[in-house]
Amino acid sequence: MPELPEVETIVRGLAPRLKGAKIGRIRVLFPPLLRRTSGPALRELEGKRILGTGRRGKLALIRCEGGRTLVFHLKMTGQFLFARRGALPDKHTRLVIPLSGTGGDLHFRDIRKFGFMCFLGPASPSPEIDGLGPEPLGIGRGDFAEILESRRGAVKSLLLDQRAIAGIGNIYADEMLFRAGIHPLTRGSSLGEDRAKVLWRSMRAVLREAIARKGSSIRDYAGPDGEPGGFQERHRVYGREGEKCLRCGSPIRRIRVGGRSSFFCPRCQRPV
DNA sequence: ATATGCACCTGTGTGC
DNA sequence: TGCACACAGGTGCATA
Repeated sequence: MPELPEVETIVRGLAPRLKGAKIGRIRVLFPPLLRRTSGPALRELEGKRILGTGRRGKLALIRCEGGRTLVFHLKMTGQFLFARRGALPDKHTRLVIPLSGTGGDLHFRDIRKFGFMCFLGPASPSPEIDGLGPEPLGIGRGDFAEILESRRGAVKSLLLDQRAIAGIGNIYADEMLFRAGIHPLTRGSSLGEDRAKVLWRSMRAVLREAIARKGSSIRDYAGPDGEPGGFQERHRVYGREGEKCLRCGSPIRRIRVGGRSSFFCPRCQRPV
């Protein structure tokens, strides 16, 4: 479900209520949630305070006392919800973190069970984090152009490759390619300096606007307070197959790129 | 290196 | 409270 703008919205929404709260006895309702964890025992967290939240790529981070960090990947359907203390978790809730000092519990739900959580100690290695490419809102034009230049595959696949750039998913890849006027199958190495620069600008513009609008809610995404995003109203190609391009009127097309649905305007995004 | 297809799961929408 | 199938904001792996 969530890409960078959604995860950013989520961790920002979590911060005010999590910051300073003390962690109680964590309940893991779906043990495979921890399948990627080899760090210190979760019990160590009991009684520790939460210092704040953060994000790296699509990973949501909850930073705790003692250099301990909870790392969540929400994959397609993961979400956080604030619940009343002791509220009965529903069938899709995989983890309950009681928060003393706030009078409530934090629930992690995940319908499809793809998501995972890692528990990192002060010096725990984290392949999930270390393997990520640079942040799209942190990388400069030049470095971005170099990444594009180094790849012979479809630029759409490159944008989705988290080791190349971290945080972009299917919606935002399509949206930034449309705004840059680039066909999703264009080879990274054939873009050239000028179009690399245009894509860099489009990437920043799309992600920034999406964050400002609190992400895209097209099926079931909502923030921890249940607030949906509004960026879906601004989608110009994603999910619009057959509808008119808002710029030129041509019907939006859908093709498969790297196994993912890819929406584009055949006239505004000409193949090279 | 790059591409493809499947696997991991559950739910929803569509067409028959 | 029919049934089959396609598809979904994401990876990870095995195979060409």
